[in-house]
Amino acid sequence: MRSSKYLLATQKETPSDAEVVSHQLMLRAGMIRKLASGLYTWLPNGVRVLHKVEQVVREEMNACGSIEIHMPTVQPSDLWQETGRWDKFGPELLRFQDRHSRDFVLGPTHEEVVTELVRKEVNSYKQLPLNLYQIQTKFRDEVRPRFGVMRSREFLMKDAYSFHLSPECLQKTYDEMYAGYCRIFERLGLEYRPVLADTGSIGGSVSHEFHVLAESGEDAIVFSDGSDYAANIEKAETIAPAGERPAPSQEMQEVATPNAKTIAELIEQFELKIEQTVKTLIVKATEESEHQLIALIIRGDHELNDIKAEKLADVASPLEFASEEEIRAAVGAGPGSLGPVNLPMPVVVDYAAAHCSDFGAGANVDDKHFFGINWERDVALGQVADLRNVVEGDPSPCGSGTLAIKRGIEVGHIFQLGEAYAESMNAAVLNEQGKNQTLTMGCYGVGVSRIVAAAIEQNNDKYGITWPDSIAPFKLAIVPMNMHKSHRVQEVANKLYEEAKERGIDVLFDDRKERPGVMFADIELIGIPHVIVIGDRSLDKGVIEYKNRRSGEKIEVAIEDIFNQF
RNA sequence: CGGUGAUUAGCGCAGCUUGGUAGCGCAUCUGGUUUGGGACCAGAGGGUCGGGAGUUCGAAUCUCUCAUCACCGACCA
Repeated sequence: MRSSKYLLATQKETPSDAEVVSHQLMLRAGMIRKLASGLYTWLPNGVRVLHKVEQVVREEMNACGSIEIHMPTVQPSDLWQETGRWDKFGPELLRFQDRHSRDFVLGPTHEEVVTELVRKEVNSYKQLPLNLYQIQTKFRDEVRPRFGVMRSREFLMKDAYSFHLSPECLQKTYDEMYAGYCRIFERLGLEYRPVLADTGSIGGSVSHEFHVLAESGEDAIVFSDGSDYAANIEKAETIAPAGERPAPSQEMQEVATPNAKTIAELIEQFELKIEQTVKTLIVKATEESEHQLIALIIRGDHELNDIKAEKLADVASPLEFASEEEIRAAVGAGPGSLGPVNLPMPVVVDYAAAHCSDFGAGANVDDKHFFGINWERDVALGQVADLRNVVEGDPSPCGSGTLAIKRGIEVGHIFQLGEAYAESMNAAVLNEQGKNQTLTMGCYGVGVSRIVAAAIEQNNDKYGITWPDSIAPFKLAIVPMNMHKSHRVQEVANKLYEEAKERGIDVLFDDRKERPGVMFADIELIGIPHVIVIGDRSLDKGVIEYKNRRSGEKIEVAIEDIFNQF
């Protein structure tokens, strides 16, 4: 490609609304432009990278025995009614009507459509297992799109779905896909980790996420230093503290605390360690429950894990906090003065909070706290459960090592779905005994457009992007110095450009009539990994210059040796 | 959905307090000079100041309203 015939679209200035480095560089390097909130046009530099990521994913999916198909983005609502997700999915699901007033959705995922396909096309156990994938645009009406294509509303995703008659068969495919995912991220040159994950609204039992490690990641992931254990913080379990709860040493007393509405204010004003306080969070109960509200109690220095909380039998899912009015109506005090003692509702206590003695908490009377509270003596303990996020230094739930926390960008997610979708959609085949048997499913996603952003988060420097060869928009740049003045430079540059094309190398020939500084800056910004510089200065010595973008290494080589350099 | 802030040339911004026919930098175009790290000189084009309504002799500027965008929070395969 000649840059004079190309849309380079680079920018010198960083747009003010781009926060993370990948977003800034994608705009500056002429990869994307925003059309509207969460919607991006991919420019030539971006499309080239996107296609390369796509191609790696496609090759590895094919190697896993998955077969490519292509399903519509627009999906009829009745399929979503069948699985119940028409009601369960929130406003994230974009719904609209066609000219006949029939309901449709813009597909955020394709379980319904693929199951509809398979229930019609597959009738016999002899056709199984079957693994289908597509690389396709998805739409999710995100509440808050941000960070460019990292969390956009429209995005490109590879999604695969496998169909089986037994959990063992599903497990086998799941393991193959797991290995295939590892190969994908290795080939893409990313530093990544597979971690145990929650299955979320997709449902199912076993699930792993693949995370690219980056400071800007939106997920917290947890590692053990004593084993391979790694999990999303949503999923990572805490274990009950070892040993007996310390015996009470204080009497419970009521204390006036007019200026302490938060734990932070409480420990600042009184002689109290944060580990000796508890927070009381009031959430709504399920409609079936005999109570309207439930109290969740965690230690003052801990954070509630929403996912763990909403898995409790009586807690409404999605988790919903009670409003201040509801709390006042039930307790008679505001949210700043709540505690387990004399609380007129069921209480679920986190393991760590249940292990506290002589602790402080609200008295359920405005501006009053109790100090020196002890479970069983002063208040019944009730149900004890895992309610909190793990923190750095917690013992690993696998039994060996302690936990560390890092940030990650979720770029892949695999699930064992089981029979849920197949059952609600009546997807079954005849088994060897000639009996109808419901299918067991797995599903496997890769965020293709998100990978592009994630790769930049891991591969950049002060000059721009430092692509790994596997996904760079161009592998090679030819940068001539003052070509329009020097016939010799022009001749060599053209010859090398033609040779690169013959060799099948993705090459960008910067034939613009620009000053050298401009060309160098653009080539570095868009991150082309290998650069040939041709100028009279080196031609006088019978050589040309090779530069490596990532290492910064510069060497002079004979013209005929140049293609051996990379 | 709540809080905060923004919207003036392609991009980044000033002007608004104190109303008087709209400016800077970058980018673009033309001519010239220059050419190994985002050059210089001269000139040019480009704006119904987010939309609507109001106050006023007169509104980018004051008031109301709507829209869009961003950040924080809530939310989220």
